Order: sequence, then structure tokens, then C-alpha cells
Amino acid sequence: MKTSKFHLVTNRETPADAEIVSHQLMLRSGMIRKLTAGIYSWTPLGWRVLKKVENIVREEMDRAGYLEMLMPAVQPAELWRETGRWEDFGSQLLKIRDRAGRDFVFGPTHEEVITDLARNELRSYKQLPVTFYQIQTKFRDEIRPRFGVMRAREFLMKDAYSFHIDAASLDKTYWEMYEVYSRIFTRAGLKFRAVHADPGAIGGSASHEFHVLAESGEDQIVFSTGSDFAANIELVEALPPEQERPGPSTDLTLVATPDAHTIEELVKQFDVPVEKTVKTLVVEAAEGSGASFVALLVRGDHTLNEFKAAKLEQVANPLRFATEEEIREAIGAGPGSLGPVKLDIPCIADSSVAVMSDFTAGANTEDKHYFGINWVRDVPMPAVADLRNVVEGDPSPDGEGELRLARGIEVGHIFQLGTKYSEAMNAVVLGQDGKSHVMLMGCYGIGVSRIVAAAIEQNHDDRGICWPEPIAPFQVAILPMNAKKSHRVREAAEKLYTELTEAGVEVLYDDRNVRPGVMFNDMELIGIPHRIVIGERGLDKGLLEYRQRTAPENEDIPLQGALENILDRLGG
RNA sequence: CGGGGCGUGGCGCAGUCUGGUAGCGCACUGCAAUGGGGUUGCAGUGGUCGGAGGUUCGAAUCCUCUCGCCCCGACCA
Repeated sequence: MKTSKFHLVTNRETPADAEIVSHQLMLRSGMIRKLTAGIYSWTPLGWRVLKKVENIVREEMDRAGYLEMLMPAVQPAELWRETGRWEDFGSQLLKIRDRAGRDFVFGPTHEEVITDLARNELRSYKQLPVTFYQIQTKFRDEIRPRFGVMRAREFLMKDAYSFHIDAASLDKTYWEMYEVYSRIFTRAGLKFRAVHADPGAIGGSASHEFHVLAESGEDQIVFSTGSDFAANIELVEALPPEQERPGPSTDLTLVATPDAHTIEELVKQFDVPVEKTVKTLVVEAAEGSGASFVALLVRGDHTLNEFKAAKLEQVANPLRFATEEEIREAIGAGPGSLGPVKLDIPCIADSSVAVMSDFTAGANTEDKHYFGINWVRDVPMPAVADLRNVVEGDPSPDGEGELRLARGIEVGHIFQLGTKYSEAMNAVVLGQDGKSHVMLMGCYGIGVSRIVAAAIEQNHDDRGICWPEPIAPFQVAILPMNAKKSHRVREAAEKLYTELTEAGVEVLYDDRNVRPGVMFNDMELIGIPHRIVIGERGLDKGLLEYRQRTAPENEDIPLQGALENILDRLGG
């Protein structure tokens, strides 16, 4: 491809409303254009990348024997009423109405459609197991779309659904899929990690998320130094501390703390170690628990795991924090002055709080804290539970090694659904025993368009994108220096371009009449992995200049045999 | 959904308080010079100032309504 024939429109300035690097670079390089909130066009440049990702996904799915198909984006409401998700899916479900007033949805996912298809198509266990997949545009009406295609409303997704006669078969396909996903992300050139995830919401037993590792990731993932344990932080158990609770060594004192309403202020103003402080979070109590609110106690340097808290039987699910007014009404003091001593609402302490002694917490009186609090002596030991998020260095729940934290971008998710949809929609087959069996299902998603953004988050520098070769829009850029004046340069560039193109390489030949600096900057911005510079200087010595996008220096390569030389470097 | 902010050429912005009929940088077009890291000069193109209504001799600017976009939001008291 020659730049003169391509639609290359780059931008020097960073658009004001792009917050994260991938969004900025995708806009500046001209890969995407926003049509409206959370909805983007992919320009020819962006589309090349998206297709590369899509093709890797498709090839690996095909290789595994899964069957590609295409389902409707617009689906009748009846199907969604059948599974209850017309109501349950929430406000993210885009509902539309046709001319005759019938309700439809624009599919955010396709469990209903595939299950409907399966109950009509599949009659016998002999047809199982079978896995269908599609690569299709989905729409989820995100409350707050942001970060470009990272969290868009309209996005490209690969979704696959498997059908089974029994749990063993489902399990087999599930782990097969796990391997297929690993191959896909590896092939795309991404650093990723598969972690245990919560299967709860969708129902079913096993579930893994695949995360591309990147500083800017929205998810916190956790893994062990001593084993292959890895999970989303939501799920990771904090093991109870091994040491005993030390006995009291200080007296309980009530201290005026008019300017300390946060743990941070308390620590700063009174020189207490943060590990000796306790914060008290007030949440709504579960219905029928006999109380309106429950206080949760976490060490000052820890954070509450809302996921764990919501699962406690005393706590309302979903979790809801009390408002400041509610707190004042129930306790008589505002947030910032709360603590377990003389607290008359039920209280649950994190297991690390239970082994604290001589600690500091609010006094439930405005602007006062107690110092030197000790369990039993000053206040009875409350119920104890695992409430906090794990931190770096905690022991791994499997007893092997310590935990490390990393940030990730969720790009894939696999679930064992079981019979949630097949039962609701009566998707059954005849088994070997001649009886009807509800099929078991698995579902497996990959955010194709999100991978593009995630790849940039993971692979960029201050000049622009550094595409992993397998998903780069072009493999090689040819930059002729002063081609306007130099026949030799032009000829050498044309020749190399033709040879590479004929060898099946995707080349972007910059034949614009622009200054070298413009070429360098554009090619680096759009992230082409390999660059060949052709100039009079080099030609005099029979040399071309080669540079890998992330390499610090140029490398001379002989003009003689340049084609082979370059071909050898590709794919590396 | 609540809170805040912003809509002025493709992009980034000024002008709005204090009404007088639209401006800067980048990009784009033409010419010339330059020719190994966003070069320079000259000359240009492009905007019903988000939309509707109102006030006024006169509205980007004031008033009312409306639409859109962005950010923050029970994140630890």
C-alpha cells in the first residue's frame, strides 16, 4: 500500500476528551472516529488491526473444531422474557420497538438466540458435544461509556456456546477452550493471565477471566509466587492471621480529634501507625436480620472487599453503604468518628482486626476517638469474617507462596453455564437411555475490539503505538529520503516495495512528498513494527537502514539481498 | 440516575462577565524555497458560534426551553 492511495490522517494534538493512552493514540493515528457516545467507526487503518485480531480468533476457534455461524443482532423480546432477562438484564439492555409496536432488543449477548436454535436443531445426544461461535457486533447501553473502544456501547465480540449431554463433557470443552484462549492471546503477542473469576452472576460452576496485563487496567488481579494460583481480587480469600491477639499494654483513652475524620488525618496528626487503626464502614443490613445497619471493621491500611461483604448473611445484597444522614441517625455521630466501642448496631470484624490490640478507632461521638482499644477488656469480640481485599505479600490461599497484585484488562471470559438457559428454555435432547435430558451449556466470550485497545495499553511508547507484529496494520514501512529529487532513491524504494509486496508482505510505502520528520513521526505513531529507510547516503555504500519499532538504533543492511534479509526479520 | 463542566471550521482553543455582526494555532489548498526527525515564506479554502424560541435597532455574547458531549460519583469515613 502506498500512503498516497491510503487514507492516512494523523493528528498531532491529543483530543481533549481522550483519557487513556490507547484512546488517545487510536484517535491520533486515525484508527477510529467517534460517531456518538460509545459508538465508533473504524477507519481503514483501524479496521486492518481489528481484522487481524478477528482472524486470529477465528483461525484458532476453527482449528479447535468449533463451528462459526452468524446470529441476528436484533432479537424478539419474547426470548428474553422466557429467561427473565427482559427485566433482569437491567438498563444496559437496548430495547427497540418495531413499526407494529412489538418489542425487540439489540443483542448484548446471544444465550437466548443460541439456546432457541439449539432446542430446535439438537435432538439427540449423538449430535453432542457441539460448539457454535460467531464474531458479531454487540450493544450494551453502558451507564458510562468511556476510554474509547475499551468500554464502548457498540463493540465487536466473539461469543461461543457449547452444548453437552453431561457435566464431564462440558468440563472437557471448557478446559479445551481455556487452551484455545491461551493460544489466541499468545498468538496476538499479548502478555496475559488467566484468573479465577466469579461465576455467580451468570450461574454455573467454573469461570475464568483472561486479562491483558497493563498498568491502566480496570481490574485488580492476584497471583501467587509459589503456585499457579491466580484470581480476580474479588474472589481471593485473605487467610486469617496466624499470630494470637497480644494482650493489652495501654489504657483506653478518649481523645478529642476535631480535625481527624479520615484514617489518613488520624495517622498524620496523632502519629499512630496505620496498622493500629480501625475503620468502620456502615452498610445496610440484610432484610429480616433484625437490624437496619451493620458495621464492618477493617484495619486502617486495608480496603473492604465489597464482594465478600455482600455475601455475608447479615448484610444486604447488593451491598449498599449507609448515607451520612442514616449514619447520624443510627449512631449519633458522623462518618469519621465511628468505632466498635459503645456501638449499638451489629458489628462484624475482619479477621485481621480480631487480632489487633491497643488500637485506635472512632468513639461514636463527634470529633472523638478512642486510643488503646482492646477486645474483651473494652468491648466484646464481635463476629469475625473475611472482609478485606488481599494485599501484596499476603499468603496465597492455597498455602503456596505469597500473593502479588497486577492490573489487567479483561479481554476474555469463559463460563460453565450448566442448565441455566437450557432449563428455562427447555432445550433437551434424547440420551442414550431414551430419556429427555436438559443440555448443559458453556459460554465463552472474547472482546475483539477491546483487544485492540488493550494491546495499545500494553505496547506503546512516547512516540506512539508499538504493535505486536501479528496484529500490526502493516508489517513494514518504507521511507524514501528526498525521493522527489533522487531517482536512485525512488527506484530503490519502488523495487523493494514491489518485491516485498510480491512476497506477500504488508508494506506501507510512504510516497508522500513530505519532510522525513513527518514520515518518521507518522510511521512511529501508527506503530509499524519494521522500518526501512532508503536514502542517497546509504545507497552510495550499497546499504539500507533497518529499524525495529522498539529498537534504540538503526541497523545497516546490504542492498544486495535486502529482500531475504528483511523477510528473515519478519515474524520475529 | 445524582453532582459538576463544556458545545465557536477536521483537531486544540480565545472571544461570552461588560451585545456592535467571528479570531488564533494545527490541519487542508496553491506557489516557491528547503530536503535524514512534525522546515520556511507568500497567497488561500472552510464556521447559519449545538438547536428552537424570546429580549434588542443589533445576539456567539442577555433570557427561556431543548439536544448533545465530557468528567466525577456509595472506593473506604
